[in-house]
Order: sequence, then C-alpha cells, then structure tokens
Amino acid sequence: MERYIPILKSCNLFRALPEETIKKVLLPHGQLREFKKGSYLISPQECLSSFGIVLQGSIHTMHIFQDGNYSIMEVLDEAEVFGADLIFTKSRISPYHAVAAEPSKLLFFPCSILLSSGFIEESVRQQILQKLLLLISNCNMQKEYRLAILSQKGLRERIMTYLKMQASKRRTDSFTIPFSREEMASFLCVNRSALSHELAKMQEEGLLSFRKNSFTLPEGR
Amino acid sequence: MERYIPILKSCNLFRALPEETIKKVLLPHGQLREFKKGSYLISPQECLSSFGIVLQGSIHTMHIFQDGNYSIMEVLDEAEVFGADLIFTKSRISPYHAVAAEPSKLLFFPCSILLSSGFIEESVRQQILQKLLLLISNCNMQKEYRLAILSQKGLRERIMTYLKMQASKRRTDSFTIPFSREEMASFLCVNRSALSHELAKMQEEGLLSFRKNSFTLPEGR
DNA sequence: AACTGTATGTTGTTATAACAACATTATTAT
DNA sequence: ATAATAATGTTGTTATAACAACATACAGTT
Repeated sequence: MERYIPILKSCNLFRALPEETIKKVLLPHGQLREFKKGSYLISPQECLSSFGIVLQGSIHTMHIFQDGNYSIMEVLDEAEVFGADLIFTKSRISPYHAVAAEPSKLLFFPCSILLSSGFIEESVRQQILQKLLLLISNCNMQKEYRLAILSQKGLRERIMTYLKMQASKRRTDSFTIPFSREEMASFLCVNRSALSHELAKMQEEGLLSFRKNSFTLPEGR
Repeated sequence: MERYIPILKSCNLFRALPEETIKKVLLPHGQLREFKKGSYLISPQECLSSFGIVLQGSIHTMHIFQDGNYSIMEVLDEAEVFGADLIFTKSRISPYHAVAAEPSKLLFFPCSILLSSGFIEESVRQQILQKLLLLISNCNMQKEYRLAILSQKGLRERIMTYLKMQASKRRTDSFTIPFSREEMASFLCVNRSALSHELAKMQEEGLLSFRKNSFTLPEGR
C-alpha cells in the first residue's frame, strides 16, 4: 500500500491533505480492488456506493448499445477519481459502463464517509468536499467538451474539434492520444474504417500528420 | 421584486433557506436583469462572474458553429440556475452561448459571495454550497443524458432515446416537449426536414404518435 | 526468423441523412 | 375574414458516412 501514497497525494481530492492525514484518517476506510483488462467496474442501472482512486492502469467509461457497438466516454488515468460525478446524485445509479482498459488497481472509499459526518474527521471531510466541488465541475467541463465534438455533424469536423482540444489541453501541437484507432472511432462515435480513411485524406491535404496514435497539427491557430 | 420570492424559494439552491434569510441576506446582493427574446446572456470565451436564477422566461444554452448552424444544449426554465456549472471551474470561461428563448428575467448574484466568505453569513454560504454540489451533479447527469443521445448514430435511435428519456423523466407516456421542430432538430443535432420525415415514418409504423410538440409513446417498456 | 494474431489502412458498395425546393398547415396581424 | 408570415411536412436529389471485405503492417511468441 505504501507505494501508492504518492499517487494518493497527487490526486485532486486529497492534494491539500498532509500525508499523515491520508494515512491515518483515510487509508483505514480504503479498500484495494484489482481489475483484469476488460473487466467491469460497474454497469448501467447499478448503484455506486463507493468511489475509487485509480492507483494503476486506466479506466474507460462507456456506453454499450444493443447491437454490441460501444462508445468510450471518458478515460481515467492514474490518480484520477472514478465515480465522482455519481456521489451526489439522488439515486447514485450509473448511466454508464466502466471497464478496465488495462490491468488496473483502484482504492475505493465508501460514499458514506463523505455524505455524513462521523466516519472521518469533520475538517478533513469539509476539505475533501471543497475539492470535490472543483472535481465535479471539471467533470462537467469534460462532458461539455465531448458534447462539442459530438454536436459536429461531419466526420472531419469531429476529428479536428477533438485534435484541437487535445493540442490546446497539452499546450503543444504534437501529442499522442490514449486511444487505438478503434477506440478513437468509438470516442468520436464514427466508423473505424471511415475514420482511417478521413485521417489519410486530411494528411494528404496537410491538415495534420500522424503515425499510429501520435498526431501533429500544423503551426498556428 | 417581492413577487419573485416564491420562485427563489422554489429554486434548488435556496430551498432550504427561510424566507427571511433570502430577503435579508441574499437579495441585497442580487441584480435583476431583463433579456429580450434572442439576446445573449453570454458567449464562448467570456468569463462568467455571476450566476443567475431564472425568474421568468426560458434560457437556452447552445453551441453555434462557423456555418451559422447551432445546437441547443440545455433548456433552463423558471427557478433554474444559470451558470452553476461554471462557478467552480478554474477560469470560469463559458464554452457555450446562452440565449433568451423568450423575454426573460434573471436575478444575478456575484460568484464571489459563494467563493469567499465575508459577503454573506457563513452558515448560509455553507448551506448553499451543499446544494450547489447536488445541483452541479445533476447538471452533470443532464449532460450525460445528452451524450447518450448524441452517441446514437441513427436518426431514429436518437429520436427514441430522447423521447424515452422525456417519458421516464415526466413519468408519463404522453408529454409535450419544450421545442419547436427546428429546435428539436438542433437539440438532436440532425437536419430538420429529415427529422420531420423520420417522425412521420415512425408514426406510420406505430412507434409513436405526435401532434406539433406533443408526443405519445405506446404503452409499456 | 517464422508464425500468429491484432491493428490499421484501402477499396468499392450500400444505406442514410443532409440538403434544396416546394406544399401545406398554423399563427399572427390587420 | 383576409392577407401575411412563420412553422411544419413532403418529395426528390446529392453528399456522406457506414459497412463489408480484403490487404498490409505491426507486435508478441516460440
């Protein structure tokens, strides 16, 4: 467990807290859970009664359709929080699937330690709630960005909207994305081979260049 | 101003507070603003330094594209809060437009009264922050629902996803939606005439029935 | 290095939705 | 009521993306 302390400290929820507090106050309530690649953390209609910090690996939240198709909504990497957006909803029922994109370890805490006093020191709880407000707001913004992508009708527009966002987030015109081509297609809600095709055309036209999942946008704007 | 007190009381943010508190503590910080139909409350890249309660009318948040097309994201009716999802983001920069869908009145409060202590009674502030946590989480869920709609590739699937959501939210299979046909199309990010066409076909097939913006889904499931 | 499986790219065909143009029906004002 | 305007519905055509099937490249294993 000790080895994951740095990750917990770098997690947005706990950043403000001294290491001692994390060890003494929080860890006793934490439960370590491991997930094989492809295994489900939660499915739609299930109630989430605890939230988790990603200690290792990567989690994808996604929608899965009747026909077996799926769409990746969000990627959670190390030190990110799983389930934050559900804690304070009425039912805490998940609208999405969550799947381990690789072998992953998460530290789960019961929602109750945040929802009611008595489980952890009240001052600590208040601090975490403060952070949670920022975290959920940020979560909100992520969804907003994805909505901006999916609002675009054209394939090319979706691709460009996504890549420009990435460039602006990373503050560089060259970056790698955390998706295989198929995953990228599912994130953009488009057909994989159509995506490959369009990317090739766009490269032809000098709108971008790429190799596997490394992309470079032309300078400026 | 007095006449709007009931609306403020029914607003999710202030529900817990006694009328006296609303009058004495909050109103002094409020600023009433009126908007003509079609006028903008905020545009992308602008910083929002206050949030508003809708006292009268209706606000649409939307994306507007280069080509003049637009997409309605969310509808805010009386007693709903405008800008809640921005207050606790780093920059408070709006990613969307907000437009008065009809002549509207909002009561605005500076974000600062929530962000730092000293403006309003601390206990009141804490209570509002609590509510805000729920409100923002709810906001999150709204976006999640819209993402579920836009993740659908087919026109028919989008329509059905949307209508089923409405039915489930209103707890009835007959309901009216707050959209004209064109607005509905923009919300679903599809072409208006294609939408009309598909709706007619679906009615043929008995999947639904409608008249203007009143819809009825067949019983069960 | 050869073999296997997976990921990505390519091509042609088909299904679908966008679009344009017009018809019909509501809505509002006079 | 009548005319004028806006909203919605209808039709045919075109553009676009989905899909299927295959080819190539890449990665991991023995």
